Amino acid sequence: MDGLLEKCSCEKCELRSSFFAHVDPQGIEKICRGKIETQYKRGDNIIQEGNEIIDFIYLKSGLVKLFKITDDGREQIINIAKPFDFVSLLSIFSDTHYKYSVSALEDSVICNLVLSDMKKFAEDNGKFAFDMMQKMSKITDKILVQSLEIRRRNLKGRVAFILLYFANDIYDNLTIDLPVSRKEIAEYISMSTENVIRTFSEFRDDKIIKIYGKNIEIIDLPSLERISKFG
Amino acid sequence: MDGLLEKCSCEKCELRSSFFAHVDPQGIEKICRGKIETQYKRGDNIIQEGNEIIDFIYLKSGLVKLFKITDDGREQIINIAKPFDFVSLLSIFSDTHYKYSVSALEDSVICNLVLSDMKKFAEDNGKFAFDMMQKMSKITDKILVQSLEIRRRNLKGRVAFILLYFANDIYDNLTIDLPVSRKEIAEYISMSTENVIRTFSEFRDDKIIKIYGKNIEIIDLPSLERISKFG
DNA sequence: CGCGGCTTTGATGTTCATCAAGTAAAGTGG
DNA sequence: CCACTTTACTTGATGAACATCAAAGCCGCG
Repeated sequence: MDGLLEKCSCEKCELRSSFFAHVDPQGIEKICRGKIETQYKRGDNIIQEGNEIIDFIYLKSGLVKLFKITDDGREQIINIAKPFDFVSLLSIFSDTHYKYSVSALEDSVICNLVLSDMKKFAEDNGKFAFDMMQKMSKITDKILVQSLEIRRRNLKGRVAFILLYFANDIYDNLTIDLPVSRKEIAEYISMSTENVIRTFSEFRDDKIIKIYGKNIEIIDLPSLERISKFG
Repeated sequence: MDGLLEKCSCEKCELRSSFFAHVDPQGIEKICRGKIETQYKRGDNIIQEGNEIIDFIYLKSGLVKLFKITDDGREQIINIAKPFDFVSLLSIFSDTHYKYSVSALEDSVICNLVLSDMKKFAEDNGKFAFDMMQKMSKITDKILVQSLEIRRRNLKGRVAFILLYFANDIYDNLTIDLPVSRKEIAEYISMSTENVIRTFSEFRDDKIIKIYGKNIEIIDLPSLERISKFG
């Protein structure tokens, strides 16, 4: 479950140039010292919905999914996050408890910073707070827009949309090694597993994609984009 | 379209105690001087998707809707905002152009502040930036959760959900004077207008609500809540 | 008073979830 | 490493949910 704890080398951390651009070296040093890096294996739970928010967490490597458990006990996937898409940002400053869960889709490394330190830094340093706000705004905005996009599409449009999402946003490649099961895709786009599979098969028969298990190759991008746009 | 411009009395503005809690009187005074209040009539357009973001805008009185125009030319309603739910907050600090439109559902008063002033204040004053971030986070979080909630429900569940939203969040009353048409409700919950109306009629026949045109009275709250939860 | 948009209901066909049944793949314990 | 169990995947059949088309009444507004 919880992997080895160890200190990481913050010197080459990507956050330095973006997030901490306006924090002085001593500040970064202080945050860095309080930091814990944790290793997670594929499938491990990282954040549990309802738990208290005590750390400021970000993904250093790997891939994770954010999801909620609905009243009838099913999972609803909110987003898939790559490294440095801050996973604990959604409600971190406006809530005391997590409103969603996070688990690892691939082996992942999580960096835990001390939340109260971050809060203090934000309050003492407007530029830092502003940078953080911008980053936060960008991420939540992206997630919201995606949710709206999914909502207004029909089955085929949703499947096409999510394939393009993996190809463009997650892997930047027309060949995708799906990090999720068909069931999880269904949970992402709010459709039934069977119909996701059926749509995959249909796209395959129409020569839009090639399917080799979890590996999917987009061979007719224009068609897929048209379906995503207009169903 | 654009109403009378006039200076407002900032002394009793609600923002003073929440948003500007950590801005000194001189700062507030400065922001206040650069401010323009605008009157809008029901139906007026306030923000146009694609326009440049030049002001920091908030709703002082009235009711507005946030919406997007989809590729096939239809409206998709994102949220309905009450006074002091900041309408221009979604992408204001992470984008240069609006990604959605805003129009008035009731006669409304909008307060335009100078965006660059606000940015400067945020950068110079961490506590203010932090307060802003918190408020922003709360609002976008609420909108996102609502979108996810809508997405996972079926027709009846969505209609029940949106009625409860009006009753609880917008009017705080079991009797609602709908500020929107049936068509707009359909655009909000991503369903067809006819089926929204049909569901209204069904709820009426099942003695869950009473309908007098745009006035709706919830007479069986537990049933409506149950439908919202489990369809 | 007449026009256009909003509301309502019915009829029809499409889209979608669910059930069922079988195959493939992946994990588990001996 | 193999038998066993479980989970993931796939297709078909069926009925329920939903969009769309059509028609009529209503309402507000010029």
